[in-house]
Parts: sequence; structure tokens; C-alpha cells
Amino acid sequence: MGRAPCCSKDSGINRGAWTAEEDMILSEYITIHGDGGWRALPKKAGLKRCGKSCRLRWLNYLRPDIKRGNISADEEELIIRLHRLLGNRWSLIAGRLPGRTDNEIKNYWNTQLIKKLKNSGSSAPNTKNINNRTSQSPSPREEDRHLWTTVPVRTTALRIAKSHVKLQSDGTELIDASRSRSQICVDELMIPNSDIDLSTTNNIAQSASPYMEINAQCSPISMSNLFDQEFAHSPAKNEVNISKSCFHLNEVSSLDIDLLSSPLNFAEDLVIQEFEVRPKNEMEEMCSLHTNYTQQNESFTVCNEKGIDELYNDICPLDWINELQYFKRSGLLEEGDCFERSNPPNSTVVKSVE
DNA sequence: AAAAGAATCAACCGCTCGGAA
DNA sequence: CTTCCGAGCGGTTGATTCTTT
Repeated sequence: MGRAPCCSKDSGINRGAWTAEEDMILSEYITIHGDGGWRALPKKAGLKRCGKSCRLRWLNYLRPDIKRGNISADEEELIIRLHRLLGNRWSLIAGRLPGRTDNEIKNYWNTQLIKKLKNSGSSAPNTKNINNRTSQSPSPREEDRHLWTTVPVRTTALRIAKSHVKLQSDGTELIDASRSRSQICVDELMIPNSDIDLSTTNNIAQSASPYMEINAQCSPISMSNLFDQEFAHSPAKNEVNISKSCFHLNEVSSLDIDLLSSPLNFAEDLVIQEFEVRPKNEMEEMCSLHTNYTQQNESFTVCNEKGIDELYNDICPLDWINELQYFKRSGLLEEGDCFERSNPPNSTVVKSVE
């Protein structure tokens, strides 16, 4: 039993292309009253449209911050990279392209980029599968899905560290994870039932390894460089709690890290829970030079907006600058916020000061 | 110039998710 | 805990525009 549609076809509701007059009515209404409350909006605004249609028209066309014009080469490159990382998650991709809508990017991908990529000899992207599984990797057919085990994995932590970037001969940068651990989590891990040996953690890791690449919602390059998996394994219950597992990346392109750590729409998907801090004596020395933030014991507090800027501008050479920038840009770091050292000793969390 | 086919993209549809009751 | 509802997402459709013959 499905839900009744928000607007039936024979209820006198306008459908199809919007007229200039309808656009004007909707724009004026939203300018005055703000958006939201889409179901009630058409009646209040005097539009013979369903709320869903109004929402779509506003978000995809009438919004003042919509960027008009062709997709630039830079934007195109970004779309391609993000699609490789995220698959057909158009809203997430659009969130990283200011002024562009998910619909626009989806259309652009389906009409332009697929052809371009095919012509350029790139591996044909799979646009039908939102999990972005590739042909080189095993993937269950729909009718065989009952033979597979799906393990939901909610991304809980992404360790971003650029502290040990090394420049390769071709000019690209790699993170040396042997010195700077990076974690990346996947949304879903799918393994054929028959392939799982739950007897030891090591066996689980071995069973899962061949499937990492297809299951990961992140770049194949990153996942192919997995060198270690830690599973929260409970042999007694003969089960794996992968939601508490993390995957350590050996070498990650810094561009991938940039994309994954970009704050725009990822706040919900990728939450940095911990990151490395400088040794305490360096922190103290650093803080003693400034007046716009203070340190007490093993924490320091940003006193004002200037302090935030000072904090990350002045500390720029230090290797945790990127985390600070992340928090600032994503709005997580605000006046009065406090960095506090917590367990484990080498990590820190951000929390608001009471 | 006209018809046919291809390409584009705005809009629709069905589904899921999360919050409120 | 269940149900309902609004919002949002991704896949698909179809009208319009462009290109080719």
C-alpha cells in the first residue's frame, strides 16, 4: 500500500513547464516568507501546483544563487573526480559545486560526460548503480542478492592528515600513512556468504579484502591501497561489527583527501572525530605568543573571531592546520569553542565550551 | 525548406528517511 | 512502537531544441 501522491493528475493542478507568471508568484512568495513548508506553500501562494513541483522549481531554477552558463573545465574535472569517489550521489556532488544543482549535474553527466569518458578510453562509468561498483569487481546480481551478506557501515570517522605528504616524480602528492595514519570508512560492505570465515579477525580481513574495492563508496585508488583492516570481531557471537571497524589507508592522493574532507555537504557523512595534536610543550609555546586564544591544562579556548583566524593563520606551518581549517570552514569552530585533549592521548576532540 | 533523429534538460515519479504525534 | 507526513533523492520521462540528411 503506497502513499497517496501529493497531487493527483485530475485535481486541477497545473503540470508541465512553468509560466513566467507562476515563477514570479513563487519567487515573490519565497522572498517574503522563505522556503520550506512545501506542501502548504502552493495554496498560500495561490499557485495551482503541487508542493513538490514548487520545491523543484525553486531549487533547480529560481533560487538566486543558481549559477547560469556552461559547466567549466574545472567544474567538469571536479564532477568526474567526485563521481569516482561518490558514485551517482548527485546531491553530494552538487554540494561541492556552488550554484550547481543535482539535477543539472546529473543531466550533464548523463548527456556529456559519459560520452566524453567513453571516447577518451576511460573505464566506462556505471551510472546505473549508485554504489559505483565497477565491472572489474564481483557484484551480486539482483536475483543472487540473498546469497550475499550486506554489512551496513556508517561512516563515523575520517582521519585527515597531510602531515607526511611526499611528492612523487610525476608531481602528484601521496600521504605516507606509515607515519600518518588515515582512516576511511565505507557505507556498506557486501560479501558473498560462502566467502566469510568468521573464525578469526585475520580471516575476516582476508575474506573481505577482495570486495573492498567494489563496496567502498570511495576512490578505487584509495581502497586498493588498503593495507590494514581492523574489525570489531566477536568470535563468540560469530559476527562482525564492521560499523566499529576502520580501514587504514596506506597511500592516498592528497586530492582525494581534499575532496573527501571538503566540508560543504559532508558534515553529515564524514565526521572527523579525532586528530593528532602537536606535543603539549609546542602548544603552550604557541599559545603563549597570542592573546586571542588561551590555554589551560591540556586544552585551549578560542576567545574571539580574531582568535580563530590567528589560530590557523599563525600555526599554518604546523601539520594539523588542515583540521583547523576544516573545522573553521565547516562552521564547527566558532567563538568560544574549545579544543580539548582527550583519550587516546594523541588525539583531540572539538567541543563547545559551556 | 522540411523531415527525422539526436541531444538536452526541466519536470515528474516513486521511493526512502527522519521527525513528530 | 507505530503511523503519518514532509522533505529530499535519484531514476525516468517527455517536450523542446538542435543537427543532420
